[in-house]
Amino acid sequence: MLEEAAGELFLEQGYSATSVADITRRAGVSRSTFFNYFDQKSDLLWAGFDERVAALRTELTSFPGDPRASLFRLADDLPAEHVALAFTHSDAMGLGDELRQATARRIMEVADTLMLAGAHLDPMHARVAAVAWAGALIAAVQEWSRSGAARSRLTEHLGAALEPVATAFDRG
Amino acid sequence: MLEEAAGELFLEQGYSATSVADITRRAGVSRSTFFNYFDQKSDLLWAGFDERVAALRTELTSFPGDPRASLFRLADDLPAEHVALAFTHSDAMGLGDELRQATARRIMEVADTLMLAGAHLDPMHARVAAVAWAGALIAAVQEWSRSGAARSRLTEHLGAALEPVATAFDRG
DNA sequence: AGAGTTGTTGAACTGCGTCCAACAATAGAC
DNA sequence: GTCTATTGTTGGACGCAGTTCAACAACTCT
Repeated sequence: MLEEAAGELFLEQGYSATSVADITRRAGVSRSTFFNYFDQKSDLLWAGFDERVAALRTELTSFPGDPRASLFRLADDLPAEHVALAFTHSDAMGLGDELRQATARRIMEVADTLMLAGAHLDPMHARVAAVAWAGALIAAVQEWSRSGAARSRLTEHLGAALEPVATAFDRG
Repeated sequence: MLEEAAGELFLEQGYSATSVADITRRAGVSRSTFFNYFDQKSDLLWAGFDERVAALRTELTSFPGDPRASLFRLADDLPAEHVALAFTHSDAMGLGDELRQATARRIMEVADTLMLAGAHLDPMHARVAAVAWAGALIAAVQEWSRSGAARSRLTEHLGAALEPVATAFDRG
């Protein structure tokens, strides 16, 4: 509900010109309620994605196996509709810094999550590998959005994106 | 002046408990003045670093040569005193999200800068490589801070950090 | 002395995010 | 069918980040 209202308004007015109050007003709900569901306004842009990352985190916590497989599973599950509202419409809703900021957050979030699978590595190497892979995932999502999410599979983009850093988690 | 006052206050009270007004009050200057020098409060944590990245950007813009050499030059020039106030005291001044956010910003900033040197690559590959290398730089700075910046050289940490992703900019 | 430049200042303002007490509304216990 | 616990919604107030702007030094060049 909130996501829909926000999506409309972002396209009509742009991201930063749309206040939280605007969104809740259109959604017919109070401003307080908004913060019961989202920590930050920018979380709206990545709502579906964040859910999947949370799932990845629990998966890797209980079973820190092959991070590559986990990452591809995430990519396979990711519903196209919800993802990267930000990227698909980044021109229409003039979000400059905000999008980069939100994107950066997600890279760090995914990287932190992936580090659960790098316990056998030197911490610094694990961190580098995790950031590299997280960056690859985000780049793949970006490419996926740009090329029309319906017409291609995220996992293929992910495969291509991981290629230059494929071995990052292997060595140590 | 502002940096000094901020550094003191951050250690005394913590980052988020210190308002911009606190800082300017101690520095004996008005709140308005603060925003003449820093765009955001969190920029205080990375003041010296940001200068070097700006220099890297102009360097790569006019002469987009070997990104590896440029990155090492940045690492070599980075003054220990100013860098990563955030990391050195991250325990003392309980900054959770703020630090991660500011760190994420820097990775993106460095990555965007490094992409200037990846024009010959496929854009997605260039992006992945740039994020990987930027992540390596930040991880090296973090390690450098943790191990006592005076006792080790950043370039060595950087060399180690780049190892798992060394070839990222080569292939295409 | 006059005029342009640069930096500082106060003041007012918007909007994010937090906190909290009050208020439904739902469901289960007896 | 009431009592009660839980969950979600709401309004209101608040602190603070960041923006904008007009006023005001202070210094320089002519």
